[in-house]
Amino acid sequence: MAKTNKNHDTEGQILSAAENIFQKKGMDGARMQEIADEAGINKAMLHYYYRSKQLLFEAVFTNAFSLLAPQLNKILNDDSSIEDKVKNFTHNYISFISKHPYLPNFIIQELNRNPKFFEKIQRNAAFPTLEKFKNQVNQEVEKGILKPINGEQLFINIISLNIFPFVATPLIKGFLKIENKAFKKMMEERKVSVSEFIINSIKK
Amino acid sequence: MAKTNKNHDTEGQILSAAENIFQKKGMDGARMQEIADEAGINKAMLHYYYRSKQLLFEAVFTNAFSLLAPQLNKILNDDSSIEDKVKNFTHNYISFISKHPYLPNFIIQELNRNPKFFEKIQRNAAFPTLEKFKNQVNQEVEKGILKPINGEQLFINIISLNIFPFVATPLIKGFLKIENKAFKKMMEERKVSVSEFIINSIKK
DNA sequence: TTATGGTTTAACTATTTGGTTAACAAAGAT
DNA sequence: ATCTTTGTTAACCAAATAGTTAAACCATAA
Repeated sequence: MAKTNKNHDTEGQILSAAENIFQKKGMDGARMQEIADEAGINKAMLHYYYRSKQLLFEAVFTNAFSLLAPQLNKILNDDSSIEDKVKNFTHNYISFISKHPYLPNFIIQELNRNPKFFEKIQRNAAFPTLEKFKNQVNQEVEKGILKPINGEQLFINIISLNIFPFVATPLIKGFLKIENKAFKKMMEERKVSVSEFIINSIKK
Repeated sequence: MAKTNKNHDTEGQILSAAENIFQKKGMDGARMQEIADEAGINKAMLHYYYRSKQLLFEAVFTNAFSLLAPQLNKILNDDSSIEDKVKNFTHNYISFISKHPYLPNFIIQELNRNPKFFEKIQRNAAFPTLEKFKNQVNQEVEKGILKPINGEQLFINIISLNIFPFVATPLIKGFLKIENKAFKKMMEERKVSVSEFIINSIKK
């Protein structure tokens, strides 16, 4: 029995508006009324479909995380060499985030506010694991392809170089005294320069 | 005329309590009453000394920024080689942040919430500039000490590698499945491994 | 001693905000 | 047609919260 009655995907419109507002303002800064206005829908409907601010927020959060996890999973668990993984991830990730610039900061901020959220997400099927990546790094080090390096530290370095500029955008714009256009150009350059920077460092 | 009357540094106690609360919860998440409780001081005093939540927040924010700016200035404007700068900055910065773990996230978060804050801070005397650093990178590239690299991108890489793990601590703990103790150990290792990682990449 | 002026407190206010409710609308089932 | 279920709305409520106020407090100077 399909969800009929009137209802032009009200539930979806609410979620979409909630994504906009929550990702820009966070749980504490967001207002239910503002989300309702953004959706052009009566505020009571937010509670009708999602019960509470907390639950609506969690829907947005797990949704956001589900967008990012596959990106990571791909680099961590396919069969290409570390070098190719670094190249692909750097290129793909920066492309992806350029389209969703609020995403990384949103996730990091809300995870800081309530670290217990991680448990809820971890039950997600697509949750990334590091085992394969670590083993692969060790193997390539043994084979003499890579200089000796700890897989976990390399992982931290890769995500730091790729994610940080999008988390700290206003800070970087301020230090470099650049505006949006120049910033985007620099991020475009980073699709290549970051992987070069990493490969230069680890390849024997 | 010294500030006499009773007043056991009430103003300072308020600021200190406000730092704790604002840095953990942000402007939106913090409550004036909670700051008053943390300081053990009547809430009206917060307004007596700082007028409004906004102004108290700004006092905390500029204070926090003034702690970080000199660290950056040092690396950017002393006369040592790029290699030494990277080594010193990495070591000193990670040591410093380990003692103030909420600081980077606080600044980044609030700068995202209100990018205009940067203007207020920029008038600060100790505000870091990149000119000298960029020139120095160019010179060392010309001399053949460093591989060709853009100074601004190198700067982004350095601060990304150093700051990101402290901004995204819960995320990294989650991915690596580690707790506080192991995390601290990894950050301790990074005092050396990050500068090695960078030097390996850029040195000819 | 007492007048002065900065400091402190408890009680209060106005507004914001998450959440509820009761009445109403509309679509499908009977 | 009308009954039932689901969706929608405006008005409302209670709690939270930034900010105010008037009275009390207390150290100092005259």
